[in-house]
Amino acid sequence: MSETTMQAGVRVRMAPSPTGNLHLGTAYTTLFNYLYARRMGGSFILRIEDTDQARSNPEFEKNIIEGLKWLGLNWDEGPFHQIDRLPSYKSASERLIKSGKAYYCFCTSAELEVEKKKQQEGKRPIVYSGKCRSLTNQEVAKKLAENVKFVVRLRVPEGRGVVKFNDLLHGEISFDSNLLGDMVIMRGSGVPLYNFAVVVDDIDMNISHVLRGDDHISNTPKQILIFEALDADIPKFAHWPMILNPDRIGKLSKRANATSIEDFRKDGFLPETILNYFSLLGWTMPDDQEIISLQEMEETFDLSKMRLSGAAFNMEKLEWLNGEYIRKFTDDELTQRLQEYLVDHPDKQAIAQIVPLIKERIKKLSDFIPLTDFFFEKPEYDFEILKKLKIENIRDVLIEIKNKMESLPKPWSAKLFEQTFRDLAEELSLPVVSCFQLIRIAVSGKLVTPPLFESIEILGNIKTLERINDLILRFDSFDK
RNA sequence: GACCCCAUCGUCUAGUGGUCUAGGACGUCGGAUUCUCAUUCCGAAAAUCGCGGGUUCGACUCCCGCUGGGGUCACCA
Repeated sequence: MSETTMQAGVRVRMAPSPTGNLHLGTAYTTLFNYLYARRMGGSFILRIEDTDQARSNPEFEKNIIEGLKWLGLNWDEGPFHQIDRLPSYKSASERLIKSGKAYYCFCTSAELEVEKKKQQEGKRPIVYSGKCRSLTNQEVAKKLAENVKFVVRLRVPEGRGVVKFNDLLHGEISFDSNLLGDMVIMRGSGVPLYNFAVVVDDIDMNISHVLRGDDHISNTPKQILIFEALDADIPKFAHWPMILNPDRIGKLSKRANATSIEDFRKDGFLPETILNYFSLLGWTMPDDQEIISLQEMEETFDLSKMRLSGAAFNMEKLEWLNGEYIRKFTDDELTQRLQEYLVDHPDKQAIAQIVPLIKERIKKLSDFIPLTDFFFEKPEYDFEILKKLKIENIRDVLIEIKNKMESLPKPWSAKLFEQTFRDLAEELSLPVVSCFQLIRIAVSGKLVTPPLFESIEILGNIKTLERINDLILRFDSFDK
């Protein structure tokens, strides 16, 4: 191990476990590892921590990888899989056993349970007693020969005292190694435990900086002890706060909230929004700039400026930000995004001409549907809505409107339309708004739509007249 | 319970000893523009800087204690 030559610059890694879809928190951590690598001209490595065979699932891995790609967080090396690296963990653990830095433990889970309970009742820290520490070689050999179930534990050196490390964000953090206990590093099956696999990987992959959420602060001293046992250089550490639930109670969790990147994608959020929002939670641009592209982040990211207090996830701000991005798009860009997003849309070509009308009216791509469905299907009429108009003789007005429409030169233009019906409203001594709202309802079934006359221009004369007629007919049957 | 981390408007934050009667953003509430809704623009309310002690001529800024919140204590990762 002493041949750990000079490190080839900054090497960081992201190590998700495929036990669930790509989580917001995982993506958050990925962004900052990615940015640090880019900023420092280093490498960003993706490693899949799949040693928990019971919970790992290739579907989740696929989801994680696709999610990261969707966000545009590309890695330089990997994905590596821990399950492919079993021989490395095995040889590392054997080396530790041989040198006495780790030992076989034959305690049963029942025994450990009793031990733990006693400690809890005595209000003492829960630490392994070290019962199997002093087993002689013969005793060990005998038990192994008898096939007694075992695990391998790290021997925390006597008198190791305080484990200190200098966190890049928090400064010095220290833990009493006596409170750590001899942790299990390998199962009898030869599959390593998390802290051990991480350290062996980080050594083999020459990781220079371990950058992660502060839920890992308490893992850090354990990992340092393993680095030390393996005589390896210890990487630098930095821990930032996790994203909190909107009510600030607890780390962001499922239950009430969407937490997977896929949820947000399906809900119509843009990848640039999510990345931008992450950056807002993580650190602040010098001049309070809030709209930040990934490119700009890569140019300005400063790890040392990351914040130490946890921030609550705020959906309203995320939606506002998404709206900002949507409005910044050119019509062509937004059209393309919508066409990609609306996989099953019945008429993707028509989206292009509708886009200018709705760009300022949607916050999420999914908002497109309820705002524009009337272009593609006949509306349902609700007479309660019509009552709100306070027009006495709706049917007569509708017929006037119909006649006017039929007399208009084709193709219809929004401008002419507007003037025509302003005039008609005056003629009938109706408030202009009421007249427009009646047409709006006839055409869409709703009180809220994109600009009316531009919409009608797109809808076309045939469909528009059809709908006016439909509503008149509905009135006839309603009257009876 | 033990250990560790954190603490400025409802939320996200600026603020690194005097420029703070605390600035910005989201949200909220008014107003203007307007065919509805949005957008855009203008304006308002909103933090005695968690509390209590120090240090200092002077503290949101430094130190200590308390309180509160969070995290971790697995043969999960």
